[in-house]
Amino acid sequence: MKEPAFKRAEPDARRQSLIEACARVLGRAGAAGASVRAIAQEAGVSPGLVNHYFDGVDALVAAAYAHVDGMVTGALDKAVGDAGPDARDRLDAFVTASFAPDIADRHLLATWVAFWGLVTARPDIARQHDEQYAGFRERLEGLLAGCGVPASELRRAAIAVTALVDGLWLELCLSPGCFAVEEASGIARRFLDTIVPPRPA
Amino acid sequence: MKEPAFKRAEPDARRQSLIEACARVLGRAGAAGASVRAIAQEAGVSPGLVNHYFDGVDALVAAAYAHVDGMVTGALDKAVGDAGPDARDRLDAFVTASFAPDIADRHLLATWVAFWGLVTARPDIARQHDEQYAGFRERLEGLLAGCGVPASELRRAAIAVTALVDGLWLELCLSPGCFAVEEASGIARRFLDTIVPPRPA
DNA sequence: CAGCTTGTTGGACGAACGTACAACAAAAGG
DNA sequence: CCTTTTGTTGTACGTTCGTCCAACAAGCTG
Repeated sequence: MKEPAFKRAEPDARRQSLIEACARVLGRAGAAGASVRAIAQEAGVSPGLVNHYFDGVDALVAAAYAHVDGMVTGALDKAVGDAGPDARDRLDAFVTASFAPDIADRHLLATWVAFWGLVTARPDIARQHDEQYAGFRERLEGLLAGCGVPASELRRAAIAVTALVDGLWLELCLSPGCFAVEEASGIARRFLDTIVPPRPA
Repeated sequence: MKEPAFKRAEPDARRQSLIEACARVLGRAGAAGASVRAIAQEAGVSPGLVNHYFDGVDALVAAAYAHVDGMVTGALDKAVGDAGPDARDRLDAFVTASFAPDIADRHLLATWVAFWGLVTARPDIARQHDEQYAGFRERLEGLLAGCGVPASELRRAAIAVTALVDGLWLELCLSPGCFAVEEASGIARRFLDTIVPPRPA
């Protein structure tokens, strides 16, 4: 008749639930409100568990960033997969999906910003950023290569497109009323036209 | 014979010194280390003064953001002024100056990130961002118009260039080793070539 | 059912935080 | 030189933070 006071969970599942709770708190209250206690309460567990699974809040924020980055990557890959076989269509789908409402979202940005705030002071987190940023460009380089961008320009093109998409995405999150999602997509597509050779008739 | 225990200052001067101290602390320790006490110590005053001049740390961070934004704007304007009379030269100077080592600096980014972290949760700060972002685009629109960009495309062009510059600037701060300042300038200039009509021979 | 493992709890602890305020002293005015 | 003004100090207060750990209990094993 007695309800169990708590339920045990697979370590990975519990870790995951803490990561998601952290992302939610960051989205709601920002980095200032992301305390051990607030995150634990959001996850419905006791405060002690956070330190049991992570070495402090910073590590949890880093994990949340990796998780959100993985989610975004998954969404972009799905968009590319749904776009069909044409290389340019796939490239367009990749950049357009970056501005979808659930990606260019202020609450998601909060996790990014909290993570960026750690890059300045923590070398290990700076390295993590380098890696995930490189991963994003690498993915983009593949799509650009499929569109016929010559290998010698691939690196520069990927840096440029990433910067434009990131910049549009950032302002879309920070000032949602300034310009529309469609404008962002249009700007990005037009930029791609100047980089990618025209498709054969 | 007795040294004065402290010196009075003009309210504006004191405010300014607190703002600069705040920016330094943010650059050194990030948003997490920007406490009232740390900022006061950095400015060489007692903790009570911070609350005497600002309504909490958030307001001080917002003021620091406005101050840094003003400094950047000043540096860009100076670069434009030094560029000579040719409109395209002035535009190039504007974007190139955005990547100068003292502008694309990790310590400056820290102030930006701290400010962005407040945008999510505080509507008044979101409004401040809207205004300063609009100011930046307006400045850019003027330069683009001088280069012959038609008025109908001015808005879109300014959003696009701002996004590209911001994106390059952001990654230059976060991952300084990934690409060089000259690459960023080159990418931006090449992008401008696709937006600005070619200059008359 | 008993015993063991270990995920989980919840509170204690010291440190650091933001805030408020009475006292102080520097500078200005008479 | 005395008075007034007010920028500045320093501290005290209550709160919240991160950390730690002994005790507890859920779920597996035998």
